[in-house]
Amino acid sequence: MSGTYEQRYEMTQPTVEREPYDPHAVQDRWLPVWDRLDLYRAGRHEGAPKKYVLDMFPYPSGDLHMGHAEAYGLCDVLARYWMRRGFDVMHPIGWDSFGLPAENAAIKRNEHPATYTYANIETQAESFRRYAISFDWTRRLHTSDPEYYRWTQWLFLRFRERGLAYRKSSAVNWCPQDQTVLANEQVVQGACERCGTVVTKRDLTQWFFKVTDYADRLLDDMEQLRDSWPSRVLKMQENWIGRSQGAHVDFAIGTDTVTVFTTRPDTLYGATFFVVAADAPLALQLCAPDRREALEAYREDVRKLSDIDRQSTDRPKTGVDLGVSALNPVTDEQIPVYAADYVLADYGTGAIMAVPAHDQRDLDFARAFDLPVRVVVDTGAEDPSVTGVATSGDGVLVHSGPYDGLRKEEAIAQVVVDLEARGGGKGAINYRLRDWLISRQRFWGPPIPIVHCEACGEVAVPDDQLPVRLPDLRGADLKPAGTSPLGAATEWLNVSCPSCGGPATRDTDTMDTFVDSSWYFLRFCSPDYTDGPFDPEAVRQWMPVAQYVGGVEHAILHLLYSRFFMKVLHDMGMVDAVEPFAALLNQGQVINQGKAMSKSLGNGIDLGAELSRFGVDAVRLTMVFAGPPEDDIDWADVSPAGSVKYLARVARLAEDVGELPLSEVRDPAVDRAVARTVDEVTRLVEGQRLNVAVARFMELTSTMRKSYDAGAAGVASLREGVASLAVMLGCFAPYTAEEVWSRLGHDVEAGDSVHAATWPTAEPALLVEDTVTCVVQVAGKVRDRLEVAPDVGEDELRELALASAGGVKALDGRGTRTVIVRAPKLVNIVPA
RNA sequence: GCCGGGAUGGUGGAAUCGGCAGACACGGGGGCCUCAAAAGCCCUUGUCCGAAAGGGCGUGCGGGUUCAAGUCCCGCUCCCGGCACCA
Repeated sequence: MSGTYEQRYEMTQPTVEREPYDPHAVQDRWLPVWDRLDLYRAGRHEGAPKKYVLDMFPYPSGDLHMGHAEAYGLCDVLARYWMRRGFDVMHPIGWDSFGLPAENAAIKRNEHPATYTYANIETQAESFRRYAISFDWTRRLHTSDPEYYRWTQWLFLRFRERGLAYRKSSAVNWCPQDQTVLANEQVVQGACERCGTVVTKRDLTQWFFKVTDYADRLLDDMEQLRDSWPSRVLKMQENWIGRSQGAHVDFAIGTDTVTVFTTRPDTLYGATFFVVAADAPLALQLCAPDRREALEAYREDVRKLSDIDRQSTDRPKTGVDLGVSALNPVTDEQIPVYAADYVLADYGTGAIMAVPAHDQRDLDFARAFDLPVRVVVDTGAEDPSVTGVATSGDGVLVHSGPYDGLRKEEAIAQVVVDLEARGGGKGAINYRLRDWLISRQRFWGPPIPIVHCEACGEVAVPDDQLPVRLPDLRGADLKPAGTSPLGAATEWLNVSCPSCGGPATRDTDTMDTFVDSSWYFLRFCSPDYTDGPFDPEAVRQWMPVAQYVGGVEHAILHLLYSRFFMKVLHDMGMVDAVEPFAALLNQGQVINQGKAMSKSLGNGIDLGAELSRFGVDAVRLTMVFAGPPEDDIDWADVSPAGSVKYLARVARLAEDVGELPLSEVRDPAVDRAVARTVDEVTRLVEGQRLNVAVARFMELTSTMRKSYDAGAAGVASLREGVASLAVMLGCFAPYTAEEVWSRLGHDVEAGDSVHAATWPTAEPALLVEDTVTCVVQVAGKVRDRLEVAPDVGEDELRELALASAGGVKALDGRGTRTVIVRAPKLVNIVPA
């Protein structure tokens, strides 16, 4: 540090009593001014390139919490950054206001879901405003508004016309707590995603969206997202869709032909028995009359098992011999047929050929039922019938007739060719993905716009009668009862058939919340459009979303469904893009003391309380500074008080610098520090390495403070430097930055806000250093440092290093074997 | 079981091109200011040896490649996440 002690002492003695930094006063000062200035409306910058920045919209359950503060704070930095860079940014907000969580919470409080939901929305909206998120409030939407769900229903009808929405009877997931069916994606480890209750199966007629038609495209289009989505999410979707390549093989059982799916057609010679899913109708159909009783009893046992028990892999294999045999189309061998619960009714064809030598589950069953084990692929491993371990690796075919001697992959290809030539099977692809079950037996969702007529069957509600509004049902019992509460609204329920005019009833189910959220990002482009769900021209301008931010919990729910919707809309000619979200950021969670916050643990942190203690900016800065955006933040490990301290330092510096008499004098050291920070922070924000960007702000602040304390020689440099800092910091800590901006003399009230300023640029000349520190290593250890010109020559640098005091000392008279020179940063001398 | 991701000081993290390990903070220690405290400011803080100068060691563990490895390769251990009888 320069400057004598006396000088510094003079400078740091306040001559007048100074107001300490009060974050709340700063908030109160600027919030109303910003409201008036209307700073964040999309479309403000005629002709500027557009960028659509979006957070996953919130559920209106209670007020905002720490998780919201993290996610929206992060996304706000990015949105504000792009605004400062001159983009026309759309950063809208709305509410995912239909759905089970809000409905359950409302019922618990004995309130109507609408009352509860809209009250929460107002609370959250006000909290967002105070939290200073740069939303364009003019585009606000709620999925529970009739103006919105009219188009959700309209889309349902278009999907149905294309055969993508259909009704079928099947065994579906049922949550006994919420008294409704659930989609496959909403069952997490056998339990309801919402309430954690163990899910059971029910045979019901339900509405589905045909996602499986899009399985291939959902997989293949991921290539476009490879570099801009977290690889973890892509992997999860890939596994969820679960494409497997194999073959369908037809086995004759009596007069029936039963097809199986297998990924290992090469092992057909090793199939020693056949298994059908015990709970599939097929089992009953195939069963010999004298085995019927045994099968019925077994099916009863299976039904009693919960999904969780059934899924445990180490459970002993059970099953029933059906007393019939199946004909292997390749070997013409008759093999016994069993029904067992380890074969799933709803995967593949619900039946398998069992190859115990090469499939562990089949081997376990064979050993339990004393069935033959025949090795047909020699992998070099020991006999599975001896070891109890099935072999699935590569090898050479044996005991396989004409296929003997082929390698596994060759055999798979050859068997498929032969099956197709001879009949009896064909190459096939199978998916783990099931169709999306969208109907719910609950009140708080968009009614399914279908009328059931005795004469005409299912009839679509005509477009001009949309929306099918929810009946009010105020005062009625909305408690989950297993069938939709809508069935009790007699006046609403009974209608005349749109087709024949005869007596008919409305469909009483409502749609899953995830249907609402599968297209809201499109509605934001033209929220008031009345001729369709969205204005295709507006969508063309804004979509796809340039940056999407949200939690990883939606990896295979919302994110998969939205991708599906986008592709369907593309096929309908309504949108150009096929992917809705060009880039995705999964922010981490805010936890406390190593654990997720929960009521039962009593470790919850109240956002409102933190904001009252530390202020908005300090909480926002703490979240961002804590670590990489995608990492969890343990609130016990971070220091909002430290953030307050930093912000106060910035505010004090601004006040000091703002009071300096105007001057043109510059301080090259400050100029270079500012330029370096601007340059680096720009790249850091682009790379979403926001925590490091904050560290650079802190360094720059210290540099400028020291320059000021040392006599504030370069007033112009300091004023400009603090201004540049304010613009950049404004993306992170909007209130403090505005305060700083104003202390520098900007008339914010007149529209000269830091949030309307342009991102600073770094003069390239200032980024070139006069000298560079060159490290001199001897045998890889640092022994000296040299200040050299950035363009120093290799030979010159080698000589300098060899002559350096540290180098000579460490070399200790030894000769050199080689000298590696990486000008201008490093020389490594290797002793002989 | 399968598929991802990770392990760096007392703590959160930085070092994203194979080139100074520990930026920036939090916490700790010491000091200045004060009647005192708070606030603020300054110094210090990986570890071991040493009074110091200086030196040794150090990025989960074991090997390897390289003049040079937190970073690349091989083999482990542990932690976190996802899927899970998916044929």
